[in-house]
Formats: sequence, C-alpha cells, structure tokens
Amino acid sequence: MDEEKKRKEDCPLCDKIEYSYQLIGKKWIGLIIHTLLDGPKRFSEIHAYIPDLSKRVLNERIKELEDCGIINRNVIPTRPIRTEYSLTIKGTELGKALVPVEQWAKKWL
Amino acid sequence: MDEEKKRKEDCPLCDKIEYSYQLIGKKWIGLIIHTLLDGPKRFSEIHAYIPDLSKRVLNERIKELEDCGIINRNVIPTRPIRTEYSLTIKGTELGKALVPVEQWAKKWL
DNA sequence: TAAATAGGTTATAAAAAGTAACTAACATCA
DNA sequence: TGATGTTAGTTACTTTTTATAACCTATTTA
Repeated sequence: MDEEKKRKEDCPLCDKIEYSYQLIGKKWIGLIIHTLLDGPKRFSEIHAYIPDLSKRVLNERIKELEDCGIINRNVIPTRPIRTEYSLTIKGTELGKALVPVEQWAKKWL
Repeated sequence: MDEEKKRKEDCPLCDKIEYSYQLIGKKWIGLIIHTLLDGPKRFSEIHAYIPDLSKRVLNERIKELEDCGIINRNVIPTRPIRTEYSLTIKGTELGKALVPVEQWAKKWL
C-alpha cells in the first residue's frame, strides 16, 4: 500500500475535513450560506443578493445544500406561491464557522 | 440603479467577503492551505497528501496562491533542485480561520 | 389585455478540472 | 556506459462544471 493511502486510512477525520473543503470549495456555496445567515430568503432574494450567480446554478446549489441537510426548503402556500430557504442548525453552524474567514478577508484584502 | 448594485456600493466589505469566498470556493484551495498549515512542503509532498489533485491543477493553484500572497515559493539549490512551499503570515491566518470549518466537519459529518 | 413577478427548466457555449504522456536536469544502479 | 529513477513541472486532449440566454407555468397588477 502506498503512503498516501495509508495516511488516509489512519485518519478517519481526514475524510470529513476533505469533504468539508470539497463542499465549501464549490463555487457560490460560501456566499449562499453567508446570505442565509442573516435570515431566511426566497429564491429571487438570494439571486438579488448574488446577481452573478445564475438561476440554474443557484437551483443546483440549493438542491445540493438541501440534500446534505444544510438548508431547509419551505413552500409557503400563499398566492402566488413562495418558497423560502433557511439554514438548518447544521447550516447555521457552518455559517458561523465561516465568520473567521470573513474577518480574515476584512483584515487582509 | 437596481437594488443589488445599491447594496454592494453601500458595503465595501462585501467585495472582500465575496472575494474570499471565490478564493476558498476554488477547488482544492482549502485542502492545500490545510496541508501547508502543519509546515512547509515540497510540490511532490503536497501531491502525496492530496493524491486526487492533479499536478496540473496543483501547479495552477500554487501560482494563484503565490500571486495573492498566501504562499511563498522557495527554490532550494540542492542537487537535484527542490522547491518548497510555505504559508505567508496572511496564508497562515487564513489557515487558522479555516479551523472552525474543520471542527464543524468533525461534529456534523 | 399586456406586462410583470416568482420560481424555476432547457439548450447550448465557455471555462475549469482531470488524465496521461512527456520533458529537463541530475542521481544512482549494475 | 547505459538503463532507471526522482523532482518539478508542461503539454495535448477529454470530461465535468458553470455561464448565458431563452423559455415556461401560474398568478398578479396596470
């Protein structure tokens, strides 16, 4: 067995760390979570906050974040129908974990 | 002027926050910084730590991280020549800012 | 009736990342 | 001396992700 594989097997946390970096390493994920951290938002509101993010990709990201339990989708039965997205507890904690990165940005960029 | 543009102009930090998320939103950036946080490493060492990252992209990421002052490139004039990469202070602080994300991963994944 | 809004979907194009083979410069093995 | 290996990449080509823009259904407002 080669060294790098050995290292991975010896460290079950590495998978989780790697996974988390793949997650926030997807384009727009960080900004979407940041946007939702100050409260639930509708599809078009998120889109207005991040205008460079296309609706197609926003929709894709929302589904991915739902699938991994980071956001909730709430369909509000008003007329016209509205869908609201909010962070789960898991998602809120990820959002809070990203705050130091924002502070770094404030200081260094 | 539309609302989203207004919001951006009202918040000069938004650019920095957005930029930081685009930075860590690039594939492999987080893991590379994480890897260098425990000490300087050579090209092939980083590659051994992150075997799924191709040499082509590793090289590209290294250049990008150098360009934005996050890592240093040290050519060591041994025979054969070795290059060592280390985090700058700016880079080290980014690495530390990412630790809460790793703790989140440990807890939730 | 016409245009607008909300929350998407679709088709297609461009950009980013993956794969594998190749290189230069030297070192070691036999 | 020649074959093989190492380090730090580069190159050409393929696949995957993102971007762009048009379209859609249901409903509301002018």
